[in-house]
Amino acid sequence: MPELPEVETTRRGIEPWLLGARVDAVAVRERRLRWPVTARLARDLSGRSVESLERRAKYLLMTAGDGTLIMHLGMSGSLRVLEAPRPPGPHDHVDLVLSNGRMLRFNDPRRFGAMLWTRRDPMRHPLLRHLGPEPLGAEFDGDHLWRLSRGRRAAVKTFIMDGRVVVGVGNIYASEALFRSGIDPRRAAGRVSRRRYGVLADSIREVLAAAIKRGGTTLQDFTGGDGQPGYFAQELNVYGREGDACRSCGGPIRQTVLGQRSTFFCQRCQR
DNA sequence: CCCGATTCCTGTAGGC
DNA sequence: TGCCTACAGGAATCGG
Repeated sequence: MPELPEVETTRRGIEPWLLGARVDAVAVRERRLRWPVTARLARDLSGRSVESLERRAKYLLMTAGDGTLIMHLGMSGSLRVLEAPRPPGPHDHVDLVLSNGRMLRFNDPRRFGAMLWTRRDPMRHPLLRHLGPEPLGAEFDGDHLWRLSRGRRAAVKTFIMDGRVVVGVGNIYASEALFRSGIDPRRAAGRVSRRRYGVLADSIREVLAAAIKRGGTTLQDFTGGDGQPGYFAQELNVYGREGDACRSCGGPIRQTVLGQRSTFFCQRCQR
């Protein structure tokens, strides 16, 4: 599924084909995404040229003319640039026909994704305005986590997955970062020390940066082949490894549920 | 404000 | 082998 690294990989992969291109036509075959695709989307976009493609959290922001298309891949969405128009397959919900002969195609089997047009400053959009800092940006560090967590009784894993705290930490990377930093995911966020939040912030950055490198693999078959295989599975230390031996101490990896999400950890290495 | 539960959806893993 | 159910997950939103 698209985590922050894959969204960033998508952005880098499609940006060169979009910048400067004019949107000549829009085909919407399925409007029922996370929020309905408006009937006016084609009119809003057509005739406008793409000026930028940026990422904020897991949102992609395509600015064209007087507005911005806010896109989210949800859990199963993908964006591809096709070299030439091709008949749509299952779950190919939206196409943007570009003036350079290419086509941007949005595919999303589970339809948790989104495509919203806004003429306002996208950063002020209700979906974006309360988002926390980018984990790879300068404002994110251990002190930020520590300050926000004082008095909070929710589990530290739930806390770092809250987009108002820090964006882009999905279920997989939350478990992985907590393992790397030796923190029990069930521990109350307010009971993690300032020092340990420093380690955790570093771990979050490291695990996401490593995953962006792996995203480069996906980049290669971007315009051509199929989607993302499980190429990061082999680097995972705890996620999906319940009952397997901890790579550090040999003890069993345990699974529990926090915030309705499966959570993996090593009882011996994480306190 | 804070926090846990619910909701959207469909491909697929697992059980029988 | 095949069917059926449970589960997976991002994140908004609801309810307490």
